[in-house]
Amino acid sequence: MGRAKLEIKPIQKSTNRQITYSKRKKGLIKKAYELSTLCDIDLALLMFSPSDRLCIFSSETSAIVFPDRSKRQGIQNKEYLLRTLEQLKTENDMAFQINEPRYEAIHSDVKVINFPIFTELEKELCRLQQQLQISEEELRKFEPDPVRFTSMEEMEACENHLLSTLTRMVQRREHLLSRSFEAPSTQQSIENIEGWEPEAEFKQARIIANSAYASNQLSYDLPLQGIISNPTQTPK
Amino acid sequence: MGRAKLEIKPIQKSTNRQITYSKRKKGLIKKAYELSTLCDIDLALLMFSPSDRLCIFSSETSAIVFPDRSKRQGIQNKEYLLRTLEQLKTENDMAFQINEPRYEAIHSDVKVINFPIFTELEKELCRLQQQLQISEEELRKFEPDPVRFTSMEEMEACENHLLSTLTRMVQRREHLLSRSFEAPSTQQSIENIEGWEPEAEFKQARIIANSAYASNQLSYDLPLQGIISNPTQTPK
DNA sequence: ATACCTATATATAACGC
DNA sequence: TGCGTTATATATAGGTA
Repeated sequence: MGRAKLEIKPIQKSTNRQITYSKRKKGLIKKAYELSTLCDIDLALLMFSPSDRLCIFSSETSAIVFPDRSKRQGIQNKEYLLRTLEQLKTENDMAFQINEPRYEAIHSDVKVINFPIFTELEKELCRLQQQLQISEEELRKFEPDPVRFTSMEEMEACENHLLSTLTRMVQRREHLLSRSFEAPSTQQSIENIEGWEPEAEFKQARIIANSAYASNQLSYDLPLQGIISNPTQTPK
Repeated sequence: MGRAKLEIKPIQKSTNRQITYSKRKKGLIKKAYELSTLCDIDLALLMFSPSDRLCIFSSETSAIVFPDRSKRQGIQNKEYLLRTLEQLKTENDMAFQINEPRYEAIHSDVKVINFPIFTELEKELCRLQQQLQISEEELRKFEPDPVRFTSMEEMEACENHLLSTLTRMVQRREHLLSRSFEAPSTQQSIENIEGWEPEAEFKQARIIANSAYASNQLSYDLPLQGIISNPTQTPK
């Protein structure tokens, strides 16, 4: 479709190939979207651009595994893949026996398995794990698990920590009390007491954490050169 | 395209839906084939038919889907996935330290694409979030966030909490010191000292506190359901 | 379901910016 | 890369077999 009929074979000129990719990718995703909507089905479309950028469309969900073209020669890898596949097969067979026999295609069609790119979810998982660890460590400073204690110094440090916090608390309260006496309202909320600065930084952190969930896109591109790198950057 | 323009929304009549699926599937696969050929790229297309049959097109070796709709939830690969993620994380960190985070350097042979909505990961995320909140709440008992404070009573409770913990700590240490003098070994590990009883009472208190928080959890809930739902998909 | 038909809706190749 | 334009090629809705 176009001014001229195009033969279906690899386009030699790389610029043309890139242009065709962009245009047809768009069309293909649109069609995929339409089909999945019209027929209310799960559908996933994955491709690597000529510049090896991954593009995903998914109507729903799920994890998908896909082979990496440039890396299919490694024997070591093949063995790994086969092992993984075997594992998956087993797991799938279990599901197969329990449920209805609909997933034969999974067995017969699949030959290579592939590996994950870090999605937002994964990043968030890591972030949470780290934060949890930090938080628990912090907690341990106050209330150490006796079993984990290894030295008297640690114990003393903990005591000091508790003591200094306690001191700070008392000072804080006294500060508040003196303010309260100046302003007569007994039911006055603490936030409104003068000289009491809400720690904005804390709130900010929470907002950032939550915004990580906001993304829920129909389709998206991911750069392959690194999980760490910015997804919106252009490939070289 | 056809005699009449069709609105892109789920087709109600199941026979029509099935017919449309067949026709459009064919077209979609053709387009997928053309794109992958013209641009010489790896591409995979996966879908479940209205009758839940899996259909795969792949320009290369193939791909795998872990189904996610309610009917297909037999596969138990959480462990596998988490392990894999851990592995990838490690490798990625290494690659990052050594050199630029090029994808090839990260994992030897495989790419895994992991859809953001993957159920098991999501559950894990949810669990972590809860745990983090619990932990932070616990932490606040020792060192409260001023903004959240609403009453003087809470402050006093916090002080008492700190004080009692401190007292317990000091007693504990003195207990240990006296034991140490009786037993001459200076390098003796604390865990092995006789008469060292983990204070069950205290742990119990913590559990109670946490469960109380957990039942209050709803108001603090993070918008996790945003991850699950697809905004373009009409709810059934 | 599958094949063919036909009128119409869409996709897109080649071009310019 | 991205965005229009336009002439043409394809896809497909709604039929029928």
